[in-house]
Amino acid sequence: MDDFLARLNDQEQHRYQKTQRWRARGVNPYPLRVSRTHTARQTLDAFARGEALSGVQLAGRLIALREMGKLAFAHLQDGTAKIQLLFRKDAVGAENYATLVKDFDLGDFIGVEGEIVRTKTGEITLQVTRFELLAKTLSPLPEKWHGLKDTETRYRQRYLDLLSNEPVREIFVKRSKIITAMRTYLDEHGFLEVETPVLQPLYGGGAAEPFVTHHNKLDRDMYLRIADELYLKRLLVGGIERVYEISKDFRNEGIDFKHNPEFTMMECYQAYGDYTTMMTLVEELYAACSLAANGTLQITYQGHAIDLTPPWPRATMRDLILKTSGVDIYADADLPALRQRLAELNLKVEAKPTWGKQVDELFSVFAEPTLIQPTFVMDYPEEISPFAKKKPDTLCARVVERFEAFSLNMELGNAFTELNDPLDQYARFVEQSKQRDAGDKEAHPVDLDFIEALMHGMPPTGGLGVGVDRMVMLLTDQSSIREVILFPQLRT
RNA sequence: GGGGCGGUAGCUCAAUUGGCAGAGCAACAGCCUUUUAAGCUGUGGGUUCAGGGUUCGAUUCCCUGCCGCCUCACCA
Repeated sequence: MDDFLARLNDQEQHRYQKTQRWRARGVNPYPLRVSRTHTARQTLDAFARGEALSGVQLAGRLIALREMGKLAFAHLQDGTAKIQLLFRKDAVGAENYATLVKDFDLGDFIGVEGEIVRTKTGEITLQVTRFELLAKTLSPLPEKWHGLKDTETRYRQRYLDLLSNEPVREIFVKRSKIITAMRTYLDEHGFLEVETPVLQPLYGGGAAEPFVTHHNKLDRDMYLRIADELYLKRLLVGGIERVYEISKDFRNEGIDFKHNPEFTMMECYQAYGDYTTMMTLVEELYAACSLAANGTLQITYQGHAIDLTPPWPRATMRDLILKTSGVDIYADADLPALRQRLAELNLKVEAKPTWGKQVDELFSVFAEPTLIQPTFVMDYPEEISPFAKKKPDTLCARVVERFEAFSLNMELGNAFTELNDPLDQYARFVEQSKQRDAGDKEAHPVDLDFIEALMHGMPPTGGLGVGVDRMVMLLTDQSSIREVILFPQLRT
């Protein structure tokens, strides 16, 4: 207790002394219950509509206090709005008025009762007849005018950020609306929401390094999931035809403005669909979420006007690479030929170990930056898509039915015509494990349990993954993922 | 991991060539019956991120470390 008090700075000491004065008067500075009849928003709206209100009881934080002798103006902020309060010494009594001035601080929770009036300047104001302390605040809140700007404090003490920066609060309100809209859309289209294991004996479903943990009683290592894919597909084997999960995935990789070690992913699978089904779904999903958050499909992202109205343009990866770099990946459909072509065209591209990765690199460097409006990029190399079916046409044997949607260098979604041939899937796993042996830490491990599931039959299926944090970034015009995650990972 | 910028009062920020560490808000003691970044008078408040070095003297210059932001690389 003494060491707690010793850590308080001078302002906190003053507030503590006030707390003790409340106690000395027999008042609990942290009372158990509150009586509240209206929110600030309800009060303002009702008065504006001309409804007569009396005996209004509000509860919230005292965020400003302007005292002038025998009267004081204040502002109370609750979760809905802020409203001005007027305290008159003659209305509340001299003794009570003195406690307001002496023993309340900015940030304290206060309960007030009174009549709604309009002041000289026209502001709707609660003229207080009675008030009480609801919770004493020991630490001062950030300064009202400049607010809280220090990025580190904003993230580490997000509650202060939410209190003093209204736009921050709005981002997280929008985030909630977006996720609700996503659920509503999927629910209304017959998808069943499920929960699959976060703690897994074998991770999979994506290219990433996992977090490893340990189960003591079982005495074995476990992994935090990097994707939901393989468990959701087991549910398709089990006869659930439309299924989705919105959940945290974990990837043990670098942290930057678009990567957080834990992030929110939506994955959904639709039996008897394919990747074109998923294209329709993803563009409709973005439209529904944008309407819910912004009321429009015309949004601005980092100064660019983006139109989310379906349908979005579609193009093959081959055509986009051809148009932007001059390389036809179907004509040079193996690594030596592709490398030779790059050399002939004098294209400066980092060398990659496989044709598929080289193609992906070409796409990232030349094509992806040109995609401003949301665009479906179709037909990816098989080597970087171990869960997608090969395309049936003979134009190029090395591509699969997969798309990613891009806008402004952001991936909006990733979908496949899902591979359901257990032998082919096994061969892909074996190929991945070779890349693993060759040093690729993100290559996929062989999952025999999943193969066994496929052996029991999975229907033809379209599957989609959407990074929810990235979607929220796009729909709230934020350039950093940390601005859309309440408590982003920082060094500790 | 490389490069750049930054860390000063509760908050937002200053500090000349290396020369007593400051302002506004907040706090404290007062005045004030229509304010709203209220106003006025007065007062207190600092491990200048941490540690080391150079110097008569370091917020300032040098080294190491911690933390944050930007950027490149890695990575989807």
